[in-house]
Amino acid sequence: MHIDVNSAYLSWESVYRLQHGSTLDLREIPSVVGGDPVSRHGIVLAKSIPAKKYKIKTGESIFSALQKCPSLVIVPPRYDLYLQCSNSLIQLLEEYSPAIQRYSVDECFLDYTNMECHFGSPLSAAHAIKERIKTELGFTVNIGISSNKLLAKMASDFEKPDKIHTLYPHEIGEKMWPLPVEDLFMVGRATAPKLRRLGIYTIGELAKANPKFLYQHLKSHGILVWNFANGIENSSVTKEKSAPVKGIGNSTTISFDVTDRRTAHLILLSLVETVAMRLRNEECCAKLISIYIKTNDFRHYSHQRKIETATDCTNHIFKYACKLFDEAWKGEPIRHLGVRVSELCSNQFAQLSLFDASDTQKQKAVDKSIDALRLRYGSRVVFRASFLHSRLKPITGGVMEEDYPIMSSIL
DNA sequence: TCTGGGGTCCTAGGACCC
DNA sequence: TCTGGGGTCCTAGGACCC
Repeated sequence: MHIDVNSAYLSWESVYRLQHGSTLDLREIPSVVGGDPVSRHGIVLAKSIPAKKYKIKTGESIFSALQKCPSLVIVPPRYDLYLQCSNSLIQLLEEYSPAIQRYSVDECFLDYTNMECHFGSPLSAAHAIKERIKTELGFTVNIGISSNKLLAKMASDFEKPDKIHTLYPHEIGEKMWPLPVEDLFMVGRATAPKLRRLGIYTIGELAKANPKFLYQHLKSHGILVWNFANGIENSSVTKEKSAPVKGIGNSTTISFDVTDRRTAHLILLSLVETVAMRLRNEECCAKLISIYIKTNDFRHYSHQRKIETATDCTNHIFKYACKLFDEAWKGEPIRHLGVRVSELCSNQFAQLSLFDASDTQKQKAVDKSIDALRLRYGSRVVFRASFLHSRLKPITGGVMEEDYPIMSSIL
């Protein structure tokens, strides 16, 4: 089964408001969850079904959404709330199977294999699950049922909201093949036009195409989407622990254009604070550091380097990030900056360098103390003096629990 | 006051090795 | 008298997902 929360961010915000005395259900009016255009975060993250009727699309600017519907209600995102709602959902689903895979904050897979003896047929179990989520948690989901994850996911994307669909292999021809090719998982805005240029408009036409022909034009991705169009996919429902994290990144659009190195470095520091904290929380060190620059005309480039000794120290990662930035930046006004670490390894053992007059032990001790303080008293309890009077946030990213009251009762 | 942020995977091309 | 072929590793960039 693939379980997909309908308009997740918007539903969750709406449920929260109803539980806290609001009489207005955001799901019943044209509304969106969106960022603040003043700080240049103005895009639609989720929309209500009435908003969808105005042809408002996820990812479009708030500016253009307001042109389509001037009375649109816009609410800010609250990621800590979404995480709590997501956790409540997982907790409920775990009553029905030990094998749950969280695909994202609002989607997961549930392996129902060998569970019929406990909860009946997949269809009746799905109905029970869907109704319990609605009555106990207050939001609706779509559930897709099939014999593999790809087909279950395709099925949950059929008619919404609050619906259950099956897409077993014998139903592919009837339910999936008539759909436009861009509805297929992994056919995005670059692949769809390529396929159409090849005369392939529906998933069925893709399924019947010659895979060698697809390989010639789309390389391995052509084979992947041909398999998907034929319902061929055999990955297992894996618990989160068996899928270790490959990299950790943090990036931000700055509310003004950055034109000087010093400010850019400060923003990199505020990003690295979060990246390094999360890296240590995963008990990992990183061997590859990269930075990403988006200029005010929306062009972007990146620069990365593999480092000699894997590290998890805030100051070390910051130092590399600044060096990479200085090497890469061509001087254009900067809209957005990002830092990412990857090629992770365990932090339990470290290769020491003969030549590095290393302060690593001291850095680790400082990081450990600061992490403990922030965990206990909140992330803004200690911050760098270089941010004083800078009007920049000393820490960027992460879910700041203390900004919001803990969600009550039902969830 | 137009256009976010978190990921994973793949490919091309160059450096370098034998 | 003229430049092969096999491999690995690294970096940049782009595709896809939510």
